[in-house]
Amino acid sequence: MPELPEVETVRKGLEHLVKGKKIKDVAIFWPKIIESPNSEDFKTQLVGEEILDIDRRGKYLIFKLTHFDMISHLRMEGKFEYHKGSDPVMKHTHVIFKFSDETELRYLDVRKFGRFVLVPKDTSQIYKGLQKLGPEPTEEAFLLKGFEQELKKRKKPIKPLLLDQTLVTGLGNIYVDESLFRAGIHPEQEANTLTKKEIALLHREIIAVLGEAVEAGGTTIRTYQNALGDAGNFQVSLMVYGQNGESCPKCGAEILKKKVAQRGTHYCPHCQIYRVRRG
DNA sequence: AATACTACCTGCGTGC
DNA sequence: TGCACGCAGGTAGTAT
Repeated sequence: MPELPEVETVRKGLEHLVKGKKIKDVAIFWPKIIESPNSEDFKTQLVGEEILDIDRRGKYLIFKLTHFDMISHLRMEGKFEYHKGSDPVMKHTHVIFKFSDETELRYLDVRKFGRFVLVPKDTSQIYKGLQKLGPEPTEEAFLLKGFEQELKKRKKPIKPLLLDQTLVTGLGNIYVDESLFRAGIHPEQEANTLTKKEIALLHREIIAVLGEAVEAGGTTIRTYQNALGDAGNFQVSLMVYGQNGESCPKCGAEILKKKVAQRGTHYCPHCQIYRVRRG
C-alpha cells in the first residue's frame, strides 16, 4: 500500500495510539509474515516489552521497544488497525499485538507481502533492508551533488532507478510518476543522459512532492475503514498517476499509461519527451 | 557491480 | 455464470 508519505502518516497514528503500551501477548496467524527470528521466538521476545517510540526510515517503520527494535514493512497492502480486544477479528488479520490494557494493534495484509523483523535494541540500521537505503528525501539529507554524480554513472531508465531506494528513499510508483511529470522528464530517459538542469529540477520536485504528500496525510486509493493512516487526501493533487485518458494539467494533452520496468507508468507525452543522446 | 526478471499473495475488473 | 488473464501504492532473490 504505502510510499513514504503514507508510512509517515501511519507512524504518526501509531505514535498517538500505541506509544507507551505494554505487550501482554502476540498472536500470529501467518508465520511467514515474520522474517526473523522464527515466529515462536518473535512472540516470546515481545511479551513484556513496552512500545517506547515509533520511528521511520524510508518506507520502514521501526518500533522502539524496551529491549528490541521491531522493524515493519507494509509492502503493497499491509495496514495497522487499533482495536478493543473484544472487537471481531477481520479477514486478512495476520498478527495481533495484545496490550495490557485490553486493546490491540492488529496487522492486516491481503497479499501477505509485508514483513516484521525483530533485532536487538538500537541495531535496526544493521538490518539489510535498511542498510541499502539512500538518504531521506529532505533538503538536509538528500544532496543534489551526490544525486547528480550517481545519475551520471547509471544508464538504466530513470524511473526504475528511482524506485530502487538507493539514490533516495521513499518514492514508489505514485510519487515517482508525479516527480518525473513535475520535472518534465520521460520515465524511460536513461539516467546518464539527464542534463544538469533536469537533475536539479527532479531533485527539487522529489523533495517537494513527498513533502506536500506528507502534509496532506498521504494518498488514499483504496479505502479501508479503520486502518491507521487512511485519511490522507493527496489523491486530489495527483497530476498523472491514475489520470490516463485525462488532460494534462500543464498542456492539455492526453495523459498516457504504459509499462516501464513492469510497472504501470503515467506520463504526458507532450511535457515528458524522450530524447536520444544527450548529457 | 549493474541490470533484468521472477517470486511472493489475494482479489477485482474485463473479455470471451 | 465461469474462467483465464492482467493488474494492483514493494522488495528480495537469482541469473546474466
